[in-house]
Amino acid sequence: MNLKSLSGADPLAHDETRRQLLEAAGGVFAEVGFRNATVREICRRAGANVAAVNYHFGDKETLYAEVLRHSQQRAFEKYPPLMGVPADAPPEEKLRAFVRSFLLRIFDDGSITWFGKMMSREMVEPTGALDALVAERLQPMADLLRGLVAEILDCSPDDEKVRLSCFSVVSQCVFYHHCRTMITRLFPEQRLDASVVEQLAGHIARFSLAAMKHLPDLKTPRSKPVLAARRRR
Amino acid sequence: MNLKSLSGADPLAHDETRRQLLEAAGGVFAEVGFRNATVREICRRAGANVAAVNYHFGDKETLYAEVLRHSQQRAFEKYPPLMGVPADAPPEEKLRAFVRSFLLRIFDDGSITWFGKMMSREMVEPTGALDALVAERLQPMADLLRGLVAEILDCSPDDEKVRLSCFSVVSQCVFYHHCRTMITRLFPEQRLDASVVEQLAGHIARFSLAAMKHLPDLKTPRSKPVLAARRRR
Amino acid sequence: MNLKSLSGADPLAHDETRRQLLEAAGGVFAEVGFRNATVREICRRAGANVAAVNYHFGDKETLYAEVLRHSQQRAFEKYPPLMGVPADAPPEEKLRAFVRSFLLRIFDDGSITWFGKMMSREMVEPTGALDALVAERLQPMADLLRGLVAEILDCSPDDEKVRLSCFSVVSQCVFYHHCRTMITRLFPEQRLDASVVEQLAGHIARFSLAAMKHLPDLKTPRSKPVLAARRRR
Amino acid sequence: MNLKSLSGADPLAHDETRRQLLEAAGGVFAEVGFRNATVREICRRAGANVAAVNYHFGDKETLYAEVLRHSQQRAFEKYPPLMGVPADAPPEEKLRAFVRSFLLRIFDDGSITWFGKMMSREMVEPTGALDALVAERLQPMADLLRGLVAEILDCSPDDEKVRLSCFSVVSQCVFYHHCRTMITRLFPEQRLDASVVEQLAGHIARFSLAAMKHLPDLKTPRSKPVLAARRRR
DNA sequence: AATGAATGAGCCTTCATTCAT
DNA sequence: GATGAATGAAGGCTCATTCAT
Repeated sequence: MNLKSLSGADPLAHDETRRQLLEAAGGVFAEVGFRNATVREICRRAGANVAAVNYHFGDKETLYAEVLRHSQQRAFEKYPPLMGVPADAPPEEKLRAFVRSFLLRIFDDGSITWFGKMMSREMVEPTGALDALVAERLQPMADLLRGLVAEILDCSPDDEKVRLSCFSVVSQCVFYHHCRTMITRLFPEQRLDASVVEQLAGHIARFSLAAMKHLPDLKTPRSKPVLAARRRR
Repeated sequence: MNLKSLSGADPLAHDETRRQLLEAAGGVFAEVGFRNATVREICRRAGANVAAVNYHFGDKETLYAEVLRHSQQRAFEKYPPLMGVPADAPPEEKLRAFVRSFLLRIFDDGSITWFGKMMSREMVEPTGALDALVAERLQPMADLLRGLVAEILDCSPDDEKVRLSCFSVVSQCVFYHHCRTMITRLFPEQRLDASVVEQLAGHIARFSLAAMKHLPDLKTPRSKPVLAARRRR
Repeated sequence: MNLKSLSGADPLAHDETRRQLLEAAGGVFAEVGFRNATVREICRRAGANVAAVNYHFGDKETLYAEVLRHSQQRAFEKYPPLMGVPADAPPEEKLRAFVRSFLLRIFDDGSITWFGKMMSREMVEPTGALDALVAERLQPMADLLRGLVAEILDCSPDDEKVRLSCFSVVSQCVFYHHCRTMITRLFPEQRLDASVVEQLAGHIARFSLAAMKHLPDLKTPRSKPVLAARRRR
Repeated sequence: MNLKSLSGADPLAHDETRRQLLEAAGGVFAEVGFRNATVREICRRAGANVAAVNYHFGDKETLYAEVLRHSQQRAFEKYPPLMGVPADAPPEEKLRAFVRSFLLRIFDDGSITWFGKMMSREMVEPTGALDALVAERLQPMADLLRGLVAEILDCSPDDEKVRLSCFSVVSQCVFYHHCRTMITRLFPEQRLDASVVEQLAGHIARFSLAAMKHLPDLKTPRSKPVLAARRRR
């Protein structure tokens, strides 16, 4: 560590600049998205030269992927999907933890929100960076949820009911960053910051559990005319 | 074909070009978003001149607003929020219709999907065009839903429970276009086209109604005290 | 032609700008080569905007190919390989014409010299544009020369002697643009402009014809010891 | 490997790095030319730091000049213009040696080819480095050739016939690196490596000697009147 | 003596917009 | 009324060079 003076420039400065670029890029990408973000603005915020991005990351796209990876890692380190709930806890409690951690990741103050915002954009306009993320982080999370829901509904994880209920649970969570804009316009009385996480998480968990506990048992869940006809039999 | 242009003005050709620009722009904006869309590509698809957009609409942004307004109008004409359910039908049936019309707007084959796709993008990156849309179309829809949910839950439309339940219902609907990308990656077995509307609408309505019918009655709906209480057991 | 006023901008202006860009680009590419040439400089010389190259040709590379094609065409239209020598003329006379036209192409005052200079650069650092040129123009020329030389040497066009003699003839021609720089440094008394074409062409034709008429007949054309042995005979 | 750098200066390491830079730069300059070569690539190949070029040579251009000087020296040490032919040998034999050494310098496997390739580029796009080279090495070579040719033609070295014949001889040699690209395209059957030196040298010497021995004696060697006159014969 | 992080000028390209016709 | 040639600002990226260490 003290040898650095022997070998020319300061490697710490290198990492520091790199970190500041990641930081600045996180903000810019979250605010305006990949395409709208300019390398110039990122470098300006990082207090670095226009060429810094290319020097440290090769190109804008690689920087983006790095930011996404970085913020995802921090988000899941700080708020793991089950939030420390013991392994033998009942599935209902695990589901509550799942929902809560999801919202905490969305509403966290600070650089972790980048993750949520960048993910929102990835949904609408996926970049190559999404695939790696899906494989290593999102797929396991989806499988976890599927297992919990199957247990609560007491049926196979491959049951259609399970899949659709997973969608119902997750949709209520992601709603708060996908539709933030719309919520504040249509329901100005709804606050949207870290202070409401428990309120929202509580509602989503209660709503979903109540639904799953009392979901009517359908034999043939498809299309109405058919339902009517078949029901008569 | 356009020899008429030789003999002075032709108001029909004028309107026709304008219509084709709207049509072409709808496709392009839905596919790649506002920023990524190029005026050149839109004009090319419309079979019009590069300058046509500026001539007919002033600038790219105005064209965008016009497309949004236009496609919204068509979407709600074809699929009104209550889908012709009689005014004296029970709120549960109205809710089913509401959800179904929502999904039909999303999954409609043809130019109406533009509306859904453009709305997805508006959520993430609102343009000025959103505000007019909210005032004239979305606010009434939100109020309608709020009323239905209040009736089902049997409490005041201003109750927090109502608001959060509205979010729960809507979130399950919008999920299918916001998260389309993610769904197809994580649940490849889930089809996502017009053929699944009844399946999804059925599930969302059942799920939401079951939830609302059995939502536990909380005095203190927020926060940890509740969790703490459970823990004591 | 008079209808143009009906359809907006002036198409003649389009072609004129295009022509000026070709003209300007010819000069710049010939002077400094493809890589060193800047689009800015080309546009500046053409009195056009920086974006003009991209507008008219798509990109720098296409412009380059176009310039090469254009100047090649002009060069061979003005100075065809046989220069109008009658088809039944003796091969010696045709060879003279061939050499003369080659040098005229090199030393022509004006935009045709671009061709020569650009070709010199292509030899050292070929771009993709070269292949098309070879196929459509240079290969026929090579075949023509091969035929002439075979006739003069009175043997098969596939004979090695023919091929090497072709090289000898052509090399003496191309020398004057490949090595112009060196010639003016080492032999400052040698003028190098259009006025010396006849002098040089005369020499090259005489030199080459004398050589071919008296080329010793070799059985085994390799390696010195053999030469030494032959000398003794 | 370089722990010595920890204990102060090491003049050997200094020279070694310098040598490796020259070596690496030779390869790069020969392959892609001065402009296309990047300092980074040269340093990478030399296993040295990005700043090494500037540190050891001041700038890229000086490095280039140094490489040219260096490779020229090696080329002429290994293949001197007369290749050890005795001073009293007949001029014809000296000419053969001259041609052969020229081709050997071009086709040598290894770092000597750099010289040829760099020279090709210098012809087309001379840098400042050329002048020094001309003065100290190329001028003497030109004078040597001029003397040989004058002797063979039996006239004054200042005679135009001598000068033009020098061009004829040299042009046939340089052809094989200037036009390598074109030769392989138009005459794919022609091999171009060290193994063909004797074949080519033999042809060039025979061709040129035959030509010079039988060059017609012209009184007025320029311009068409002569051609007309000849035609009358 | 030697390093490597950082720079800034400059390149090609894209695109919404303008304006004479 | 409508065109399309032309614009200029801006974007991503490259590269020789510098300078503190």
